[in-house]
Amino acid sequence: MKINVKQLIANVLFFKGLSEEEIDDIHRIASERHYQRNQMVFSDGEEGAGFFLVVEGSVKVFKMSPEGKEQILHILGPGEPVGQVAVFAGASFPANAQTITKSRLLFFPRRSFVDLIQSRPSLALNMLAILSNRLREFTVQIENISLKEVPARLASYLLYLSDEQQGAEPLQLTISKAQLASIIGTIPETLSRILSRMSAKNLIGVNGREIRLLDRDNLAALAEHGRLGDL
Amino acid sequence: MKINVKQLIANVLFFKGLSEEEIDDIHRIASERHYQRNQMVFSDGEEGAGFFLVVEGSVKVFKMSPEGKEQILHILGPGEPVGQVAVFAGASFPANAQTITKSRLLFFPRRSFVDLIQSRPSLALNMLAILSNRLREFTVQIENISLKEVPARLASYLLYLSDEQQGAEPLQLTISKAQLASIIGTIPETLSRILSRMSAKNLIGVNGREIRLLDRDNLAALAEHGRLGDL
DNA sequence: CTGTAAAATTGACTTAAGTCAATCTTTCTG
DNA sequence: CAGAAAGATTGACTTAAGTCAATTTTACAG
Repeated sequence: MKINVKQLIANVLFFKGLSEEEIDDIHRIASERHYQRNQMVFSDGEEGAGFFLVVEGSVKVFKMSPEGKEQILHILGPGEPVGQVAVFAGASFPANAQTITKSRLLFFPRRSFVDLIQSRPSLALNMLAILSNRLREFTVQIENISLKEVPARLASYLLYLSDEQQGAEPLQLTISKAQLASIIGTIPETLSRILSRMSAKNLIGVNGREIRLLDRDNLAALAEHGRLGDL
Repeated sequence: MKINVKQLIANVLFFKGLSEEEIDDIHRIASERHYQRNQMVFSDGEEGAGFFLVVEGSVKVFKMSPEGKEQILHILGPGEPVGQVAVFAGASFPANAQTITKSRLLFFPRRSFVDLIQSRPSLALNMLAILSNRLREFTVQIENISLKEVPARLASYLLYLSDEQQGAEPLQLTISKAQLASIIGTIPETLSRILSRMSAKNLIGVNGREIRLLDRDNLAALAEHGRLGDL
């Protein structure tokens, strides 16, 4: 169990290239926390005393409208940090975080973590790279939500998922369709309709949480320019 | 002129708290570049050999759809860095950058800047704070675009602008309405109509680029929950 | 100034996607 | 394995906001 955690730390891109001893240091300042499925990790605006690293399970980070509609910003799995923004700026969490499955997280207190970073420039650069990547992702997400319609966003996300699963066929959804809808910035009804339309045009084949990408070329075209009606 | 630049460097939050000598080091690795109005600074996907700091003028960072609609991600003024993401991750710029006015920028080459950061942990923490703030801003932007309608986004942005101008009355738009539309994720026609409706309800008074916020309470309510029709 | 281009506004129309409600299906729990 | 709850789908309808096109207004170069 403990060894498990240390192994994970060693393999996380964020801590990449550290010595055994340094990993021990890091392990020492962290504490482990266990969460049930659908449990809040933190809330938008709450003061953050530190940040989290996912060890096991997955966590969704999301914003919520007063009417209750949610927009998922990202879903994080093992090895990925959550809530760092509050450590480096502003102190409050910029969004909500909730587990999707039973999860184990490591908690790093702000103060000791900042000390650690100051003593190791490579850690700082790693963290800069992680934050930069997140910025890049947000950039794409804003582009998608604001400049593309739902079918294009869906096509784009399906191709992304397929990529992530090394093009495995069929593609396995690891999240519910309601959550998929929230990620691409729509609602389950609309997602459902568009999945049907894409099936009707033989772009994809849907069977529960299994999706086969039957026509990647046209999916890619749709993701970039197109409207579903044009195909 | 040169002195001007050094003064600016010294005052930028990013370099805050450095010695005279360190400022000289920084100044040494940077080169000054001059841009006309509406000139591209860099393009989405282009390889980035370094990043920029705005000295004078202003620069918009934006994404563009194949159909030509643009979504402004942010507008940067004196003292703010542009294009750092490409330095710390991925090497390519995640969006387009173009001057809005005649501008002077400082260019920092990637390599020497990374060296600098590694030798000064406080610089790294400053940069982490800046990136974290940008992430926070994007978080809000995604929330606005995805979870709120145009009137709410506009109200929210007007209040933000007013804040930025210390509540000066009337509020001065420093950008065209077409650009304002792009910032809040809509088109000029829609913006125009909504400005009219907000005037009709005495929430604001519009006169060219001057806008008076006549009813901040209801504007704030609109920005949070509401629909314009409900008022 | 004045005339031309850019910016902003207005109207008529279309449409993507949201709401509400009913039903069907899958997935657990007891 | 039954039955309830959660998840997903489908239909009818509404609506916010986009498109296209025509003016009007503003800004500025000659």
